[in-house]
Amino acid sequence: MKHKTAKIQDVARVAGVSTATVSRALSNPQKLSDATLKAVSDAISATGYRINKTAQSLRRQKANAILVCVPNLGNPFFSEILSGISKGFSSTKYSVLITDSQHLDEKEMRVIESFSDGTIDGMICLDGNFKSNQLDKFSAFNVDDKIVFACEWVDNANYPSIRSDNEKGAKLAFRHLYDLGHRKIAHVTGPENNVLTLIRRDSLNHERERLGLPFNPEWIIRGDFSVASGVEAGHRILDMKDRPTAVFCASDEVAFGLISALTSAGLNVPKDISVVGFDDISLADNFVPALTTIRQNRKFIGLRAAEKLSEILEQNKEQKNPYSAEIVDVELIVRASTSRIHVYSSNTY
Amino acid sequence: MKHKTAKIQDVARVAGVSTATVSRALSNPQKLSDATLKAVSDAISATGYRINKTAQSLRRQKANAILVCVPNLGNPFFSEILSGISKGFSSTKYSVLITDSQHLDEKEMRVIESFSDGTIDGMICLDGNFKSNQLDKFSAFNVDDKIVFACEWVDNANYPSIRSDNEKGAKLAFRHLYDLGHRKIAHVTGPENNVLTLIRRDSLNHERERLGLPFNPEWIIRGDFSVASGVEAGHRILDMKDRPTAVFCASDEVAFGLISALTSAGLNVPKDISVVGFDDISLADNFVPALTTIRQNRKFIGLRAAEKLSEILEQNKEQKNPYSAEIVDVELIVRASTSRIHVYSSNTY
DNA sequence: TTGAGCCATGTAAACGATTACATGTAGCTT
DNA sequence: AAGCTACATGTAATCGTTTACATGGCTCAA
Repeated sequence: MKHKTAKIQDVARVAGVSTATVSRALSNPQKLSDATLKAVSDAISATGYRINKTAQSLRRQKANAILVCVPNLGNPFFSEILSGISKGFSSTKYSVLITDSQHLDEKEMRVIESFSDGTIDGMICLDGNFKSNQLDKFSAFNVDDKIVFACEWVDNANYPSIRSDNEKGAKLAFRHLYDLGHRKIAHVTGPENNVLTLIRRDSLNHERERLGLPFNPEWIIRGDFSVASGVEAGHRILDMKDRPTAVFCASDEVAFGLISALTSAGLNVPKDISVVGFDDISLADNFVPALTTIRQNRKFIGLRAAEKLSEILEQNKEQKNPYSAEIVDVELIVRASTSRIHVYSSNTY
Repeated sequence: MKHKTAKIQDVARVAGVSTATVSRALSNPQKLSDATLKAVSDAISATGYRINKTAQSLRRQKANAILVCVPNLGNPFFSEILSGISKGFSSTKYSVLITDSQHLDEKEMRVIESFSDGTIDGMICLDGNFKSNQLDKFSAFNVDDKIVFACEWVDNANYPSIRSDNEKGAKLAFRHLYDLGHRKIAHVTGPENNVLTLIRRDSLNHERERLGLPFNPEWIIRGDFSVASGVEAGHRILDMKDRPTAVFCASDEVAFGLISALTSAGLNVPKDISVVGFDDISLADNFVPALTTIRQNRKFIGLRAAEKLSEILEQNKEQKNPYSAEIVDVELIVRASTSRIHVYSSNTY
């Protein structure tokens, strides 16, 4: 019952043509006569032929595969981006590989390795944490023009990227709290070396200055996007003499942790403290209280990153693709974790 | 500055040996003299040689890649399994491909395609939703012995699988509620055609019968593991004349949705209704109230699935690997969403 | 009628590794 | 010294495609 799988030779023999013709039937059907086309097509059915992509890749010098570099696969934040990427490539001939760049030393060399051993043609990088000497290696090995960043990116490096309008996001969050009467607004940041941390914090600070609000350095709390860091931040806030009346968190998970810590300590969100998140992950809507947050369209970002990389890979190698950052709009989703400041705790300016 | 990348020929020339020797230096160093080994190694450094995996794959007839079939990449439940799988393969020479099997028609043929075009050597399937005629195709194309199921599986099909002790999980959840004095215990299931749904529901029903507790068909509520279905279940429960005092949910997300709906309606969890989840996803610990749940070690399951598949792929093709289901232990994590039944609502038997 | 042009198809050389088999050398036995 | 073994290395076929170039037939214009 088990035959060796048919090769192009077998199809050629059965169809009574040469292997070149079979190959052309598959990739350039318009070059062949209808009769031959039919003969080949019949022979393919008869033999159960499937093309061997490895041989094809070798001959064509193209892997037809791309790599997605995820900082931490275990973090659900990335799964929706991944889903978008996967969808973006589903109608193409590209396979999607994944790698977890967390705790991976010399991750840039791993990536370069994959490029130079012919495993991948391009990469979508969800990890913005690359140093300039690592990026230099990308250029040195000539893979820098086959990389697209998504969500995160690297400052001062000319890579195409698709990302949310983080500046606007932070501003929306801040303005929302301001409009509710809050003046003492804290911020739980992401990890220190992260571009998202920077841009959101800077945007927030800028807005605060513009509106002439009071500033207490204590109110900028270092986090790392995780639930645990939200809990930690909650404890810090509970200990403060000069407590903020609202907190803008760099991620929904941080907000969850924060709310959890505040609630356990007997405070009520939003009555005592308003909380805004960032991301709008699926649970935000059903957390208790439902979380006011900034929605990032992660699936769309993934999809666009896939399309962008496809474009780059299909285009003529000669024409360097210009650096471009595509900014995806964000949206303020008002739910139950924010409310107008209460009179007893208000000290407006 | 840009040289063509060196091939084995170039290394051979520089080292003054044949290509066969270079190849052996890479894969069977013990067969060569120290002097030659050194010469080759120097030549490799000098030329900047990197092996071409595509050529290697073609010649060896082995892709060195595996596919992970995920029912829904957007669902954070899977990201931690994926992380485990990725970790399990990180020290091997296998690449990890992913595909989203949701809304994919003829998914079994897509998979078979990847096997027969030489893209992959094996598959880890997180999707238990395969019909027997689809599995028959796996056998017909001789790929059935290169597939491992993880978390989910297919009943009556002899595939190796790594999965949680779902039976025990359901029993633990039920016994926990029983021990707290609950007698009217509802269950929000997963989707109807799912093995996890079946085994957890059956285990629960079995336990209920064994303890001679009352049964109301209304208390078995169809869900689909999603937050939304939890919300929906919450509304159903609120409408019931004969309300349960505790609910066991088939997933943490369902539990979140359920709690959200109950809380919005003015009920208190656990005071009015106790809720148990399943999975122990990272947020369970910081939900409000913190969720009592059954912990599945998803990362470990992913890791073991990777190891299992590796074993199978390395072993001699002749020795059919025996069907085996590896059951991973689960654990009851008691938190704040369950409590002893209150006297005013108790009607013990 | 001839030759230019075009089209459909065939021939055979790549793509870059691996490996069965051949070869040569050295050491050892008798 | 012949013969045997063992080992290190080279030769060349092979994995399954693609594609530049060659070929042969047909059409059409002059």
